[in-house]
Amino acid sequence: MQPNESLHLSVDCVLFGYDDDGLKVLLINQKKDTYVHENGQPMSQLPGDLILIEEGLDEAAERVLFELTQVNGVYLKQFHAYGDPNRVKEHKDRAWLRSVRTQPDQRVITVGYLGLVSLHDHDPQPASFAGGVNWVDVNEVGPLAFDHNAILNGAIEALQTQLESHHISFELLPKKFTLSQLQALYETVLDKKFDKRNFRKNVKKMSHVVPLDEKQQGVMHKPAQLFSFNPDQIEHD
Amino acid sequence: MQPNESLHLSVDCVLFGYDDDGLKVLLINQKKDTYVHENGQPMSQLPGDLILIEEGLDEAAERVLFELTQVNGVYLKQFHAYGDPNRVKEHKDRAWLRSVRTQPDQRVITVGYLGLVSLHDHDPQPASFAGGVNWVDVNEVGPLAFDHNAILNGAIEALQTQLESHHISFELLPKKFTLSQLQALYETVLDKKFDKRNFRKNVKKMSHVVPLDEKQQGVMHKPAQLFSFNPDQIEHD
DNA sequence: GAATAAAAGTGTAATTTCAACACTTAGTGT
DNA sequence: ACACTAAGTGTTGAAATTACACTTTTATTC
Repeated sequence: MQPNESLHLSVDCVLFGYDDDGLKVLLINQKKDTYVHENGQPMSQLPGDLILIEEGLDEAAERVLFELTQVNGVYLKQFHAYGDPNRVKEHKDRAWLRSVRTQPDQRVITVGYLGLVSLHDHDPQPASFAGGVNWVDVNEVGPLAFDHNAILNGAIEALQTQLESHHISFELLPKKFTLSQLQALYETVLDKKFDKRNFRKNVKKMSHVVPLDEKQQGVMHKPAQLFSFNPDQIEHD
Repeated sequence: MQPNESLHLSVDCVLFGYDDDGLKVLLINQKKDTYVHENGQPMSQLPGDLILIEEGLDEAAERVLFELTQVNGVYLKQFHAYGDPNRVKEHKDRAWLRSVRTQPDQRVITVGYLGLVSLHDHDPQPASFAGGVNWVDVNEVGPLAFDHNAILNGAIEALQTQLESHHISFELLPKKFTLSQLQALYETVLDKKFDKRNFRKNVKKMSHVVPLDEKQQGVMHKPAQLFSFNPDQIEHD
């Protein structure tokens, strides 16, 4: 029972991307064929990395995110720390850890970050230095490395709670969006249907959602009014 | 820019205690007279400690809390991680750190825990191995060591948000309580007045608040009905 | 250029929730 | 029995929420 002479701290980013076909999460696969499921499928994981010795937590999360997606300046907030002493000691993860870490037996505590991007506007170009990098529909995520499924679930819960209270929906939408898109986003994230007319009544009350002098173009139906949001009026807390 | 070869991880507990004269937080003073404010007053801090190498985060928080208060089994939840690289590098904290730590220059990341105790029922007996241990009214807390004022503020915010959504009020009240006590608790924590009749209407809707066959005794006025809560019906999430 | 297809956009009535407000009751102490 | 103190209790108007269906605007097809 020594105090922690040497343990490692990492950040793991749960980066959600949204577009018209749903809510995705960014996962990476390792190239190493030592890191596979029993059926030979490559093991996926959340993008994460050890923090540098002089680096703050938020800073580390930004760096990791930038290294993997070239995306800068997105919404990124800590949501939970995961510190089970055995979280990186499962058999399935050992071989890979031994192949990439200088101290594979080291305990690692990780801080989970929730990130949000619109897949409409900036299409993040995942730097694939690691192996494959994929956007996976949140409902189709299989078993992940380490405790990453638990971290992902934590992030989904955090996203659901924060969506309404923290005005973060706009991080997931294009700069100009229609009210139907906004509604679809709410329905996807909260897994719940809304009444169109009532939904729009509520939006009218939100002073940070502003109508533009512009309409949708090239659609085979009545073009929708475009909206934008006024960043000045958003309270992120 | 090396990965974190050796950094330290601690937990800091913001333990709130409640009784009829308000909301208190548990603070410790150091004996060392090297650790004082400029006016000579002893520096106070939140109870916290480095985690042990084989110990989970929740486990560490429980241990620290037990070591300082002999209290077991209270509500204790992680609320935020603090990882500024300079959070333990301020001048005011250096002398003391040098006197108690083998590696005083080591970076320390800390995970903040929110704890709740009723000062009515179990009167925690602070083990004063450190120096003084005091319950301080949350409105009378002066400057604390490190970034502990920020951590305390984070905990107060977390408490306020969670009070209504997470059904945690009961952790702060005696096992048997009156509706006036419950209301006073809400008013203290949320810093906001409630209408007595409306408040009681709301409580009636809470299935986890159950009336007992028992009344207050020895009071100089109409004795209040006592209530208890049914732990089975509480969803902590 | 008339007909069709597809989603956008819009109002009202019924219900529920919320907010404001003041007097009576049950016990203790003198 | 009288005084004191906090407990306990209902009603009304305002506001918010829910449920619900038809018309409009564009692009495409014939």
